Amino acid sequence: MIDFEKLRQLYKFGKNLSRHDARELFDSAQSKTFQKKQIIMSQGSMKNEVFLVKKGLVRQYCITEQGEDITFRLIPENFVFANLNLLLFDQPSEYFYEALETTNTYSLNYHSLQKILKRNIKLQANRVFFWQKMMKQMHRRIESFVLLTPEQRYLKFIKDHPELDQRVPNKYIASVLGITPVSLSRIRGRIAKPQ
Amino acid sequence: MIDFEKLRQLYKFGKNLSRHDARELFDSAQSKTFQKKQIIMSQGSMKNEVFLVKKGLVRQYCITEQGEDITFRLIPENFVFANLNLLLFDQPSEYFYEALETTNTYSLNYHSLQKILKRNIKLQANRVFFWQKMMKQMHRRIESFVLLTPEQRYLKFIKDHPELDQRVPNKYIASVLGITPVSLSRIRGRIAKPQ
DNA sequence: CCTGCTTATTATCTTTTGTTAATTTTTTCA
DNA sequence: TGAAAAAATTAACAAAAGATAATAAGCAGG
Repeated sequence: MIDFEKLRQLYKFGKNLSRHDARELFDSAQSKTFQKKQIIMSQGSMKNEVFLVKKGLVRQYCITEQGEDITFRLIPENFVFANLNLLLFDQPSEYFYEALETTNTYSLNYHSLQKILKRNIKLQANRVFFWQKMMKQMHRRIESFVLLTPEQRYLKFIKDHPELDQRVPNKYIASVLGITPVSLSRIRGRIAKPQ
Repeated sequence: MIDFEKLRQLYKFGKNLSRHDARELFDSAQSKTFQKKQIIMSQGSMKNEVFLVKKGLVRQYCITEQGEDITFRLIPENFVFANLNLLLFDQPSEYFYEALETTNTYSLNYHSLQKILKRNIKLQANRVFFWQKMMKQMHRRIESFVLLTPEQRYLKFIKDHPELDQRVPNKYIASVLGITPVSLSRIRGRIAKPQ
């Protein structure tokens, strides 16, 4: 079922959480599978679930006022996503979450999660670790926009996520990098033959 | 001395913290003043202080491998800064923090802060609120890079920080927006006379 | 108030990106 | 498998950005 070892490594369960405690957490989780192209959460949704992608790939996107489809983030295996706007500020989701592949998730109701956290003090450290990890990710991403050119950002992307480059339509990657699909195509061309 | 009301508003002290509790927190704070151009923290620093800018302006920057000076963030009055890399991951600062003006701060040792937080349960909520606020800021900034053009980012900047546009050298603002000073100068020209 | 230093603007040129559209390639699914 | 749809590439042009350098403006210290 759940690959505890992998999760412990990723979320430092090994440090702070016994196998038993981890089981308590995951026993209350629901397994949900979404078909390709299925919308998991919509813009405006008040769904207070926290999802862990066990297999597959999720795309977080929004539709701008001009009607453009902008991909904000790609969420691969072992990454977590949730309607942060709801969890943090009790407001509806600003984004759509769509399965790009048949996607298997484990999800927890946030309130249930809170209750478990209160009962199990050891989990508190994991909670902090989770937010810290998320902030680090966000910080690195801002850094890439401030410090790097679009081409360097793409090189960093394929370095950080070599598997995603193949699995994700280019137009979504372009959007994540803040450029157009046409521009990404040219960058790919330049990299292929540096001449 | 400290404008409690403003701080309560900004950090939701009114919600979670009595005037008395706030006083406990701030009584343990040290007041420090830095002269213009003075470095408050250096790259590599292990200083575990949390600073609140009471008056003045701080510039967070780094020197890249190519020797470029890149401004990552500007920290005006009533904003907080700290070596997050140390607080979160126990690692030295990646950034310099420099006073752009004569800057008056209140600072707390993070460990002292932790102790106070443990003793005063009401403050815990504020702590969470602080991280949430920081994440929201980071998210909005990523969004601006993904969704907006450099010109739109600058327009958003002067809308969000009208006072900073006058106080901060343009080259630093350009850096924060991820563009060159020359490019920012042209954008300013375009905006001035839309013809 | 003047001098020197820093910053901002402007100019020139090259490179890159955006935009739109045509063409090729890939994917989908009947 | 084969037709239709979607995505990627390429092309052509306009707009914007980077780089470098020259000039102008602003500021700091004596």
